[in-house]
Amino acid sequence: MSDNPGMDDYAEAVLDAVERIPPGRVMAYGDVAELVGGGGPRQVGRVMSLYGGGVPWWRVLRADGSPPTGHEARALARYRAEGTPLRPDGRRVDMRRARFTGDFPGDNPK
DNA sequence: CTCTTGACGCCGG
DNA sequence: TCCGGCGCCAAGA
Repeated sequence: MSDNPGMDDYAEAVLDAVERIPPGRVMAYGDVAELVGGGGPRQVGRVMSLYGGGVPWWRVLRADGSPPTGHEARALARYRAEGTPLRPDGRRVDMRRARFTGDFPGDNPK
């Protein structure tokens, strides 16, 4: 179904995790890497660049809140549309509030 | 097998 | 806050 030719288990795990990120929330590449328990931030980034087209890719970004390189404008448009908390500058996501650990939908951004 | 590249992360300066 | 450098890990040339 949602798997394309050439996609391995690792890629599927990453895409699955990304699909679970609720609207208005985000996860850093490193967060996804730890959640799937393999590779690292760069590997997650590779998967997103290759197969991210079928998932809410804008909800995965850098640890400092910066949108994916080369997709800043597209991502910001999404954040504004789904009410993702942005920093005063409006160029980065407020990770303190928007970061989703994947623990449970009952998130609690202290 | 070696070198370069990449939708990254973190620590200085 | 912005920039540069180093570390990390897998894929491609």
